Amino acid sequence: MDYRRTYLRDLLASEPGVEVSAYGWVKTRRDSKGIHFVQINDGSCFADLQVVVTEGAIPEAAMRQVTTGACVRFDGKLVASPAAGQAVELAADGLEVYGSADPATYPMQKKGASFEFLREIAHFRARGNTFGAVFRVRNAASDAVHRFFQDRGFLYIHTPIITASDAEGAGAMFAVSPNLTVEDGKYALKVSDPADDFFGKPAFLTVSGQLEAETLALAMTNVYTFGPTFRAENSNSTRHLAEFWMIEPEMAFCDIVGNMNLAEEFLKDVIGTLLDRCAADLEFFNKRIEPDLLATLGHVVESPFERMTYTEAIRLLEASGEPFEFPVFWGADLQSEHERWLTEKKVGRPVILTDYPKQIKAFYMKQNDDGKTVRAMDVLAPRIGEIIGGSQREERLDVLSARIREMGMDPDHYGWYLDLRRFGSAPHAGFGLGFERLLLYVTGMKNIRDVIPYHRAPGQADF
RNA sequence: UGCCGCAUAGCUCAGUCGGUAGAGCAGCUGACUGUUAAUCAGCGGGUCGUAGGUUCGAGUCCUACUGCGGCAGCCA
Repeated sequence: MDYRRTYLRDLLASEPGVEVSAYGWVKTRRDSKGIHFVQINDGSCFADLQVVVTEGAIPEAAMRQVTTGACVRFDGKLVASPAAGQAVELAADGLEVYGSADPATYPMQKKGASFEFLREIAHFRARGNTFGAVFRVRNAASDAVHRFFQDRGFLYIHTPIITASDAEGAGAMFAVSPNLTVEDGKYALKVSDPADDFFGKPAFLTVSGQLEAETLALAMTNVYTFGPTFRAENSNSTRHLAEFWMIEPEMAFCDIVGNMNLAEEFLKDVIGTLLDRCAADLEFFNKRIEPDLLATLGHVVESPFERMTYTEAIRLLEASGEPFEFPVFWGADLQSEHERWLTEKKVGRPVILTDYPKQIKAFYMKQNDDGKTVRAMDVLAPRIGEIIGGSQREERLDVLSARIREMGMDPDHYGWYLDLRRFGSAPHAGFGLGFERLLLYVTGMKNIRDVIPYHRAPGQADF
């Protein structure tokens, strides 16, 4: 057997008349007197191939093993289909059953199942319509991300997954070192001599590659990461994972406006690519998952994103007359209900908010001259809230050092990061984008656990 | 982590006022010459999440626990 065989996607696009072999897993079968219809799928496309077996073409004893879930190969001739529903079908005269599947106990059924149930049988759910489509879109989106950056001269870099950098403030971290103790949220080695520890210092799984990406940007101009990221918060929502994939571009000679431009261009490019490349899958999502999906995505690609400052957003929220549960005032972090009102009710498409109060943002963001705000930018999207968080970085050594001390952090822990501002500093900017949140947006799926093959969340590390 | 909700057949659910467990789908058997969520007829399928409690009697009421889900917080 050679991996270079033909995919069902290619068979379905072929002209009738050729002898072919079709490999796949049985989705469903229907029987009439003297004729069997079998639908098989190999994951290469949304559509199934209809295999037609007329009486006598294949021994009935063998056909008995052709049940939902079985893995098979049918040989025969590709013919024009006389019935509606498909252009071509396979008139089969040969069958190989690689793996049968007892219909009485195989958990996937011909009929739809709840996403909650499918999460319990995640090892099979990719064989169904919805998750096949999700994972094809996930693949195409990954490819689109790389193409977008590569086409623009960005270098793909790999930042460490194990890191000792623990104070970026992005979130709680998973400890890697076996010799750690925790006191008041601070980690310390419990061995008396650090040399007895593998790393000689507390080490964790990364919550962001940004700080390291900055060092590469200040050498190679435009770079990006696309890799796994870990957050240990006890967070239980439809928008959070303990292990997710994050995309982090970082650009030298770029300010917050350039950063916003890139973020908008990026989202439009990736979504546009998916509309083109995954049309059948997105049509399915539009039909079964999120009714206005295609219209919304088309609108996003064609219209400029709304841009406003945090201060303007606060004014709009204050003037909205909405009975918000959480109070709106300058200096407050925006709550989900506020983001939702802005993106869904006020604007109706993605919104980029900038210039947040420095108190609610990270230490590395560039301070504005007003002394109160920083050049942060968040892209908020209808349905899912924050999809991108980024900023222009503080490139001035004195300002950054002062800010680190002001926030009670130890400048000694940021030696190499401050060195960047000490030697050859440059204006630079970047952002982080949660890949699964992007997938939620483009597929219309509601739970982030359903856009990754095997999700990790508090209490959930199955498979 | 907090609040709310749910847990009954393989799946999705109903189960009235506390009185011996139901449906649809799936599966199985059969019928039908082209189906495509096929259709039609029949059959099998249950420790009602776990442990206590109230009661003559608990799927149903009470308590705890476990699991799952939604929302919120946290965040990308």
